[in-house]
Amino acid sequence: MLDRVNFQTNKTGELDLLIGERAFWSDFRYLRGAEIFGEAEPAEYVYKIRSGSVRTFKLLPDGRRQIGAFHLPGDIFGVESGEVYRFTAEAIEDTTVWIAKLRRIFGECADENVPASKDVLKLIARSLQHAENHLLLLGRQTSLEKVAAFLTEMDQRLHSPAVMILPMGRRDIADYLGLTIETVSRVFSILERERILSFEGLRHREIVLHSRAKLARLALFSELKLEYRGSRDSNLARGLAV
Amino acid sequence: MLDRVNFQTNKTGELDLLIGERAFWSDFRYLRGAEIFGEAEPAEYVYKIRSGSVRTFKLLPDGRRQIGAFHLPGDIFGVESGEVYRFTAEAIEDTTVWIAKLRRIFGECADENVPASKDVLKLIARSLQHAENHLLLLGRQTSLEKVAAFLTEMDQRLHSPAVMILPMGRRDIADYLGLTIETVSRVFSILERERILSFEGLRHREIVLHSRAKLARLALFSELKLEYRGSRDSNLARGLAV
DNA sequence: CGTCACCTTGACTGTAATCAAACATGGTGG
DNA sequence: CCACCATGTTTGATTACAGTCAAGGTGACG
Repeated sequence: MLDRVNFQTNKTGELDLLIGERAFWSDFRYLRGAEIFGEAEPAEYVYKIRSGSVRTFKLLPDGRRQIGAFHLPGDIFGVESGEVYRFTAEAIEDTTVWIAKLRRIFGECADENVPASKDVLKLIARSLQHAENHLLLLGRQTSLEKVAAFLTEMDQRLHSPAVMILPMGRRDIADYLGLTIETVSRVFSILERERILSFEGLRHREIVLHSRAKLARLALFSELKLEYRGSRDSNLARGLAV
Repeated sequence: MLDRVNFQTNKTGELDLLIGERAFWSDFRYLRGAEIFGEAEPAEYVYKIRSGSVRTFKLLPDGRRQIGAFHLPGDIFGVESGEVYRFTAEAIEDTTVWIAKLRRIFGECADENVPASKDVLKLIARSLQHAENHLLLLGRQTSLEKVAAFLTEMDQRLHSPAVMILPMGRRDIADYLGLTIETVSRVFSILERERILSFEGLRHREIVLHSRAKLARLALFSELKLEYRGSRDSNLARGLAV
């Protein structure tokens, strides 16, 4: 699956500090679905996405999956403070990354490399903040709130484009939000019926948001109950009207 | 609520580095239920528990609560890389802490303080690991698996005592696991019926674990379904026999 | 044009939530 | 010392949100 394209050096500048020296970044390419690294493998490299997108996740023995984060162009992932990766990373679509060796932060010579550990701290602190917010979402929010939060997050990370193109499928969204694909699909349909979003073209991954304000309100707190039978939008409309 | 006991200096040794200088730690005491710091408040201090226990949590506007972590004697909490606390912290029971000013890690003079930022990194990395594991639990595990995982975690953190005394009530456990108190209580009852644990004395917070191995297996992966009506342990027994 | 992957929708089920009541515990003050 | 009350836990009955099972649609690609 892994398709190595070339080995030219790339000076990213902003990331040189992370590895403590003028870095030689290599260009790698992964095909859709390819594993970039596996959970519990030695954490040798850090990655920065040039194009494409990546999911990082954990698995239970029976295959249940929890996606911890999506990584988009410009994002750095695979930064660990320990010896091993704590997630598996896979390319969601064909993806190109810059890759570089990460010096062990807790190694004997770590003290020499102050700026590096500062950068690592920043990155890890950002991951922590994201994870902590996600705890609240997974533990205490409804399916509608979860999907609304997901759309709001993606909208912001993609810089609120006129048409948001989601790289990931319903399965990935479901595993990110702790739901099933059917529930995700139903919530999308409800949001479409309520004119909060619409689908552009025929692919259902291209989305136009019609009311970011409503969406953000739903993401944070909604009294909304999904209607599975009976009139389809009585409770829904009530919830959305908040 | 806050009850300041004294202001004597305490040299903890292991934590001096964290604040970058020989530290003057103050002793503070909080009564049961007292707020130690609030979410979004400026993060001025770090705390180390001398006795008692603390919960850190986030709230939704309607009061839904997600507890991110429990902190026990010896634990350090309140370490932030940013300007503000990202959780609220409350004393679960009457609690005594050591408190110290945390130098801003990302301040202008941060470079001078290499060991401190290394310590902060360690602490934050540990928090991140805990949070990431908790994502999988909240998003993809059943009520039984959640409670089993909670008991296993507490057992380990309390060093597997003969009788485990839980400082927190069912409400806290529920808000940690993304469940209700009733569901937590029902799962405890099932585990008692299955002779995996029993309650010591009359308080139902003192627990004896009879099979840590079974519990650990349940925590990671169980086919078990709760039986709410009908014969009480048919499916249960099947699940537990794995 | 047929197959495959992905998405949606419908019918029904089940796990955990909600609503409700009983019981235990522990502290307080009479 | 005990009655009383607030708090916390268990248990039962029922509900509901999301899951499961199943079918059908659509687009991509060979």
